Parts: sequence; C-alpha cells; structure tokens
Amino acid sequence: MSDYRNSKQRLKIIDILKSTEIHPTADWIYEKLKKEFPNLSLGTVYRNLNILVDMGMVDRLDFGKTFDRFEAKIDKHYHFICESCGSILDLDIDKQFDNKLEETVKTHTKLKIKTHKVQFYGICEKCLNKK
Amino acid sequence: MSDYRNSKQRLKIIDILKSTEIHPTADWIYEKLKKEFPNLSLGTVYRNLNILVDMGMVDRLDFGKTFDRFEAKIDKHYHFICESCGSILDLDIDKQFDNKLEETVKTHTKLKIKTHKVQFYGICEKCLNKK
DNA sequence: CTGGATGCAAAGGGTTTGCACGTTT
DNA sequence: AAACGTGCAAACCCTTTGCATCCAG
Repeated sequence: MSDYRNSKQRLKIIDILKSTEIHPTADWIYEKLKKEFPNLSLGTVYRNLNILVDMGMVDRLDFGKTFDRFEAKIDKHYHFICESCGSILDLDIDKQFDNKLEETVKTHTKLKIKTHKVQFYGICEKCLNKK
Repeated sequence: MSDYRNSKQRLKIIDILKSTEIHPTADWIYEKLKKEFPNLSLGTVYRNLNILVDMGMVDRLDFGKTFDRFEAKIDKHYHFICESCGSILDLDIDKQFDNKLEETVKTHTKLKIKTHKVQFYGICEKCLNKK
C-alpha cells in the first residue's frame, strides 16, 4: 500500500463529508468543492474518495458489486456475499428477525417502513476450506 | 403500465433464474440463453429482466441507486432510503441487533461473518407530511 | 529530488435506448 | 391490424485511467 500525502482537495473532501448528513454522490462533492478549486476535476474527487475509503475514513454505500444480479423471487430472505470468491448465498433466517428489526425502527422513528434488506459479508465455507 | 405478452426469451429467462442458485448477472443469463437463441442480444436480456422485476417475478440485488454515495465513517449503522425523494437517513439501532443478527447466522451456518449491512426502504417523514 | 496528486480528456464497463423488423394477440 | 418484443448498434452514465505537470515531504 502506498503512502498518502496530504492534499488540500482531499482534506476538504473529508470536511465536506463530515459537515453533511445527506450521503453525497461524488458529483455533489465535486460541485461543492469546485467553488474553492475552480480547476477541480471529477476524477480527482473519485480518486480521493477511493483513497479515503481505503484509509477507512469514509464509507461507500453500495452492495459491494460491479453489476446487478438477479434471482427468481420466492420469498424474502437475506444474502451473504463471500469476499473471497464473490458468490452470493441465500440465508433463511427466522422470520422473527424481520419483524423485530422493522418494529424497532418503527417505534423509534416516524418513518414508514415498507421493507428492508440485509447483507452479510465474510468468507463462505468453500473458501474457508481452501486455506 | 403496459400489458406484457409472452415471449419465448422471457419465459426462458425465468426458467434459468429458477434453476440456479448463483444469483446470475445479466451477462451470465445472456451466455446461457444464447445457446438456444443464437441471435439473442444482451439488450433483450436487460429489457426482460427489467420487465420481470416490474412484474414482481424477479428480484434485483442492488442498493436501489444509480451511483455511489459516500459518508464520513463514524460508526456502524443502518440506513433508510426514502422511495419517494431518494434521501438516505442514518439509523441508530440498538447494538444488540447487530450481534443477534450475526450470531444467528453463525450458529446456523458454517460461514465466517465479518460484517453486515441493513437498508430499510419506505417513506421518510418529510414526504409523509407532504401528502 | 522523488513519488504521490492533479487536471484534462479519453477510455471503460454495465445498462439503456432508437429504429426497423418480427411476433403475439 | 395493433402493439409489444427482438436484434443490432449507438448512446448513456458513472467511474476509472493515461499522461504531462504540479506539489508535498
């Protein structure tokens, strides 16, 4: 892993992210940062966001994949994504968890919850046995 | 919403999805279906997958967004995505749920769980008040 | 000085779409 | 016949990358 130097742009990106609650897109950050660095390029924003994620200072909100995956719908269930081989497994967790999770949110917020998704990340059995 | 007719390609896509557990990508389906329809185009696969998702027969595994979003990392938490305005809110659920969820999976499978993510979907307070 | 960081623009990669033709109802 | 579906290819859109230049350590 390389050493990261300080850069005004990167420090400001952290500032921006810390100062907002809207979970911005790269482009939103770019537009905001451009006021201070008129020559800023979107590529720089993306590069720095990746570095910050790598440093563990920023979280990327995604599914951990590069393209969509599909499945024939049978019932609601959770997914496990293997960080080693990328495979996705269905998990059948007791339905009580479904309800408990949504109930908890409903009693603590004023949101109308329609559904929820859960993904677990780790190493699948196959990959564990390979080592 | 338009009426959907039957198409051999679409019916076969459902068959393929029902016959596998690997949560395929569009391209994987395309390669498989191409053996039966040599002139098949990837666009057709994508179109049909979108139709099937629209019909509720297929689930798309994604985060429900078109581009990445970022946030300064503070601690682990769940997210709520408003299906009306697209905003993302942080949820602070009692940590006991974190542990219970992962423990449940650990005791029922041989997977090594490292972390998990949860997204709730619904309507946020602002949008609820607008109606 | 040395190697990371930037701006610019082009390239990438997955997904969508316009159009003319084919197919279902 | 009317409207949806298909194949093909181009267009899209977000993200990454090559390169010459700039700048931090």
